[in-house]
Amino acid sequence: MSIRTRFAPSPTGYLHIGGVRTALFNWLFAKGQGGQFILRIDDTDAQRNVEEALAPILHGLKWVGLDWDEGPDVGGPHAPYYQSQRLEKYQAAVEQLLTTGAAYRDYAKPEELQAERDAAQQAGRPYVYSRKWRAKTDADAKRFEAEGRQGVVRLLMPREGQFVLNDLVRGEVRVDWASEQDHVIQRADGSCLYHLATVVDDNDMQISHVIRAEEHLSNTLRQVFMFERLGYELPQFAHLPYVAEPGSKTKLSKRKLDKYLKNRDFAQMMEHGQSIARRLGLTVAAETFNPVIVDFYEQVGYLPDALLNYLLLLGWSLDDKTEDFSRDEMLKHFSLERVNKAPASFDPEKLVAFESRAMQRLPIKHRVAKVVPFLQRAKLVTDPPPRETAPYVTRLLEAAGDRLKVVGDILDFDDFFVADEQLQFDDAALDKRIRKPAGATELLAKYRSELAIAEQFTPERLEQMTHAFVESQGIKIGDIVHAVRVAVTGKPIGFGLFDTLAILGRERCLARIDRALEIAAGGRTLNSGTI
RNA sequence: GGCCCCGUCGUCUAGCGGUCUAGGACACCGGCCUUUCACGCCGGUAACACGGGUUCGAGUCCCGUCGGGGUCACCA
Repeated sequence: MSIRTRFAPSPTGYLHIGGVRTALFNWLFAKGQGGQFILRIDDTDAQRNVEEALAPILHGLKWVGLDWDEGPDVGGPHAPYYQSQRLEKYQAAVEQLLTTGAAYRDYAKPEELQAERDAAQQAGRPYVYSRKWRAKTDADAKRFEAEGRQGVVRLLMPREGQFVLNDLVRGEVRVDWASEQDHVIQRADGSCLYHLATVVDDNDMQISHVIRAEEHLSNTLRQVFMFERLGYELPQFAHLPYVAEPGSKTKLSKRKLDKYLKNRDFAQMMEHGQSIARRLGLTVAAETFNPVIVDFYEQVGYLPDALLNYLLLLGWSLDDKTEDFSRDEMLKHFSLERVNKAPASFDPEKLVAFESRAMQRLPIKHRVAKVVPFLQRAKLVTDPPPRETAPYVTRLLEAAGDRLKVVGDILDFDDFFVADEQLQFDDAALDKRIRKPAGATELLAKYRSELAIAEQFTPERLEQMTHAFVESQGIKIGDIVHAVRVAVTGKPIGFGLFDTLAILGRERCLARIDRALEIAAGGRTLNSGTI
């Protein structure tokens, strides 16, 4: 029998980072064994704008590269893959359950049910439905209907004995059947509920392994009941632990952003992302721009492979040392046996570490290809880019080295793209390195004239030239280097100065030094930021 | 609260009775390197929740306690 897994999101409008991990584990398990990965849309609760709410989910899965063999867009032998379009199948199952006595029509009113629940709670005993409004015969049903009652269909759950589940990650789990209520599977208006639909579809689509989050563990009971009473073959189950909040074991939730922002690392990640997003002209509303949602990582320029690599290790490990996995390696090594049982909390710092390593491994050509669109969106480069952009960016990235952790970090080097007269100077740096130190402006001016006549504008020659200059002036290298950096980039930090000068080229360096000197002499200006 | 699940450094984890005075990674703290920042290199702090068993021997098995989480819908 072939391995078939599925990821079955409901159209909520966003793809949760924990959902990505669930999808990843399903994908890995199936594809690693030559099986199929199916995407099914669990939209039984049919809101009107399914397409709109689904788009970000499909987009997110595509972005991380978790492709599905069957599902929306690609179709497949078990189409349709939307539960909202499979209603007849559910109806047939409901009827079967009804005729075999595994389910019954129930005419209780919500308030009557609530009263039973309250009474049970008052008495301090577990709530068990009295089945008082259960229609055992058609005559019962007629009578209830005559009273103006609405009938739903409930499962007639066993009330004795034990259910034993052999979960692929949790092992043996035992629960009393009696602990499960007679769950509603069809509403009075004929619409069907999730659990029924899931069972019917998992069977229909021949899902061999149901791999999902732990929150579904307790649901398994009623689902297995339906599998059995419908005469379906039971799939294997594997319940994954949660992706938890940073520094806690609670399930990560999109809605608790404010709380997470109190975590230093999380706040840092958010701030970093926002600063990139703003420069790209993106809106940063919590509803859409949120590290719990996968879109965040795409927008900020994280590498999908590194994200997946990080997520893979959140609850799974191969051994005591291997951390970096390519797609092929993941597929080769992944197994459910090595999935952990305890929830794993999301650690932004560690994610960034994976990103950083992955970025360094990425061939320079690919890095350039990823960076250029960001520059275009930030309006630092035209679209299409001029021919010199690629080689220019290549030199820049080589010089920047591992300072580029995510693609969006390229915007920290905006000074390499703005026109000389637009360059913004960090006022504090200008003060510290040029305006205040005695003789600094004179030194800078002298250095400028050396640059003007430098024979070759390469990093090596510039370095030689600078050392000679330092010697002839009787100064230390720090006395000139910082001033020059501030003058040509506007910033107090950056990568190697000689690379910086060479990349910028002589003309721009001279123009920028002139301008810095002018501004330093003329006091603070509008361009210099703080006034 | 009932039921279920879980419990090794701050975090992710290795560990499937002796090789564990508990290993790796990220973070953190020192030092080196250095034109800033980052990297790199060297070193360091830091964990078996607790209590009982079982055993010659327990992080590893059993029980209990405590702690954390999940779930108890005509949501998915």
